[in-house]
Amino acid sequence: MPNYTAIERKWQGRWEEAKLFRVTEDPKRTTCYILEMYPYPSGSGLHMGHARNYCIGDVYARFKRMNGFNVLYPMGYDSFGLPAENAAIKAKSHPQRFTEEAIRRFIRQQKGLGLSYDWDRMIASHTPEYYRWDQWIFLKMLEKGLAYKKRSVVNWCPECQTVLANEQVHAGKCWRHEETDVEVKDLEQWFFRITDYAEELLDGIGTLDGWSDDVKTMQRNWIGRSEGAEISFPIEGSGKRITVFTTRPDTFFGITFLVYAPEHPDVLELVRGTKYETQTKAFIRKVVLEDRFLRTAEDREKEGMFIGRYATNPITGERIPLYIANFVLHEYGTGAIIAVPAHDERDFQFAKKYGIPIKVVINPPDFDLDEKRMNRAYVGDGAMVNSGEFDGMNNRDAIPEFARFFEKHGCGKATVQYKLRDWLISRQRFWGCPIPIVYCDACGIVPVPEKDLPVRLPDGFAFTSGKGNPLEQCESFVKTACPTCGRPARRETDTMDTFVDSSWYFLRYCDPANAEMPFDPKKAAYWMPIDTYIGGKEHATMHLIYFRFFTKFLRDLGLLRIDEPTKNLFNQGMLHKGGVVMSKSKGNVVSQEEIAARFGIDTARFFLMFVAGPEKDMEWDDQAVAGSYRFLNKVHALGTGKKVVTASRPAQLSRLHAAIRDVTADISSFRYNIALIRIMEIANYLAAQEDVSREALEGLVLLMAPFTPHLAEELWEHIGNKGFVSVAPWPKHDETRIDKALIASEDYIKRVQADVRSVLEIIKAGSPKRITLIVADAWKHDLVGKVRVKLEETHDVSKIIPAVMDKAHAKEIPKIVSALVKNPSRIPLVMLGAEGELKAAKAAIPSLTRGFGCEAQALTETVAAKKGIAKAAGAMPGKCAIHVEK
RNA sequence: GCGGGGGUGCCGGAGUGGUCAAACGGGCUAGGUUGAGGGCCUAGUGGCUUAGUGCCUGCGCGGGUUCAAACCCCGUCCCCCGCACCA
Repeated sequence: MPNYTAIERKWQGRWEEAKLFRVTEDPKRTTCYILEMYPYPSGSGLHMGHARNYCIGDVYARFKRMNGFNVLYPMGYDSFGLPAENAAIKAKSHPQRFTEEAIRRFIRQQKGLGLSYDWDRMIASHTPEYYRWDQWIFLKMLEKGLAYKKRSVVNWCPECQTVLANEQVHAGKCWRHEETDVEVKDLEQWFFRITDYAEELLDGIGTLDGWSDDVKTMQRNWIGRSEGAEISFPIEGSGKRITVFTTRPDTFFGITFLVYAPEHPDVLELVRGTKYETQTKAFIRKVVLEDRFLRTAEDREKEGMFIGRYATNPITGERIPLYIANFVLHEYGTGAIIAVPAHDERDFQFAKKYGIPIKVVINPPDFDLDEKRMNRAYVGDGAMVNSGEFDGMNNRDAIPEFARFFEKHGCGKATVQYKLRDWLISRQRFWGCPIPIVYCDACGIVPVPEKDLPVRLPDGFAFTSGKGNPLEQCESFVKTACPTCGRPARRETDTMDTFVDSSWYFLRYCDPANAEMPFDPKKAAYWMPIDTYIGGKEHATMHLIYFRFFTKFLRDLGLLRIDEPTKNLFNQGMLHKGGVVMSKSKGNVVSQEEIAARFGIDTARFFLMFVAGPEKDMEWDDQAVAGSYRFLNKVHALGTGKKVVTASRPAQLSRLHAAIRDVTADISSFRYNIALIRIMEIANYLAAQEDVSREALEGLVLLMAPFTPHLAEELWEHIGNKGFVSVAPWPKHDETRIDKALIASEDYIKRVQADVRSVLEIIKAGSPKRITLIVADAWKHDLVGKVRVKLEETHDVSKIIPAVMDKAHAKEIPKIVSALVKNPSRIPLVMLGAEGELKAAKAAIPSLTRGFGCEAQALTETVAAKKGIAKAAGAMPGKCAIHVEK
């Protein structure tokens, strides 16, 4: 077996030495920016699941590079984050140590995979050279009013010991800790005003043609735009008003109560000093603090209470009782709702439970509702009733009318609401980008001046305890001077969410060493947008929203000219083993080292790209890998052992060009598995030939180069080519060189050979003494008859077997077979085809008859070309007779 | 409940109106090669049938459109992923 380890080392070394994959801006060339989501460098290193993800991008990058594009294909590390910090706490060390060790290991492994990154552009977000620009962007956000600090109820993960953004809370659990319930704290925290971009983020989704529908749908739902109306009601005995948001202003006359979210600040004020105060406080505590996420489950029992106050309907003057309830959310809309039990299921359940009246204002088309007999809300459409001037209207038509109606009466207007909330970026952790803020007793909140950036994390600092944010314990960091007045002041000890780092890293790759700016706008204009972004779907409502937001912000800052970071998002599938996702925590990882040692890394690459389409989940199969290994061995033997001829081999080249055509299309559309099947077909075909034309062999090597680059380089060199196949031009297929008839005729020969086998099997059963076979490859069916006549003139033939696969002739076979069995003495088969093919078929005869205890003899004669048969067949005439004696 | 994806041979997976359902790989069976082999080569691998290139069946289930359906339409069951009282 070839020494794949040596081959890999040799070529990885040469690529590195030649800086083969380094790119620079070249205005004359078309760019192609291919990017995989940069990884968190975990201490456990890479396994086959990672390998698959990177290979998907690498194949594409190599393909595009060979196609002449100026390919930007970089790698970097999302190197701030909790695991390194936790490891440091445990070891009383510094997270930088763990992080940089992990990065070194990642790089070594990624190089070992043969990934064609431009390593000169590598970045790591924990370096001051990188995170100073996080801080710079933060200051710009602050300047534009998009970064702000506010006190609010926030999500707290007790495991991470820090707050989380809404996007990082999944079904009440921390995104990193499936088991950990997120708690609630009331804290003062930094936010980014992503909601300012809600409308644009939503509209922009329509332009993301190359994103999958489900990711787009998830983003739409996450942003959650709804149109409706805001209505406000004066509260009796108080100067205050209660303002609500509703998407169903048409149900206005059906309102029988109003509900506040329990944590709404007005609630306490309204009950202060009343007999409801104690009970209200207890209810709030229960709902808000104990029940924060449970309460939002759909099947949660609706609970609430009357708070002793009434509002007045500004139109009808009716008294409307005010409630608080667990199903009303403070964060959405105005934190208060109108309740129309007749036409909303939640309101209905609540009204039934607490004995609140129900008032119908919309009737279904076919009957009238009776409030006393309703057992659920009617949420459908219909004609308005009990609604004053709106009576008789269709409720849908009435919705826009109501907005005008409220405006006329000065109690409301049409508005739009979003579910998207501002992005909480503060984290109470050490290993993140420091927020560049100083607190001064005299000057208040003071931004660190740009010239003082970066605010560096302390280096020599050793963790002493696992309690709280370690940064708070570091006096040398905390104590500083106020940038404005120079008096002693304290630094902000919160660091930024690591999703801030990853929101713009793709821009830094365009200009990774820039010390003046986060990136040169000219360079970004050259490379951006990302042509193909590869990563998991799990970031649909996290990173994939944030990086769009940053792109738009940096555009508004004048640094970018694009509206979206990428129009093409490719979501790769997961690698499974034993039916579950391959991961260290599941204990089912297959290590890169193990596979590389057993089969070589090209085998791993090949297998990972071959088994399933890259977008699909696939199962790792230890046994099946061996199949890929066998194939690569075969190709290696083909490339190094087979006789190579310069002569044209039309059949080989026909197949090669067909393969080039298909493989090119398949790679372009990420159908790698199909591309590899085509490659296997052509390779297997060539391997079965006596010799192989140089052109065909080179073509095969070129087609394989993106998938198995080391093997391809080795063979490329062996054939006698200079330079690297990795940067050789991708082969262009030439349709005129694909001789379909020739390919078809070869395929027919194979089938004829199979037929001969079948016939011989039967002969064996019938024990003939002596037979003669003439093979008829009648791929021009109409020739069979002519040939038969022709042959009967000159030969002693008793039967022609038209050994073709088409149905019409196949029907004759049983008859012929019976004739053969009954009278096996002289059964002729005739074969027509190109001369070379006939030779091949003839050469195959001994092997075909082997094992039958027969002596085989092949006789060849030429059928009269002068009769025009050959011309009609588009092939050289010939016949092949087999004389078999037992 | 809503949204998205999917149900094809022993397995991983192709094929999305017809000329060929199961490409390609794995597994299994038989034969060959070999001193030997977890190597290589060849053939077979839905059912029926003495045999066949024949017949039947067949792409979750039930209907439908069509000369023609794994593929299009309707209904239904199951699996996976996301979102889930957002007024």
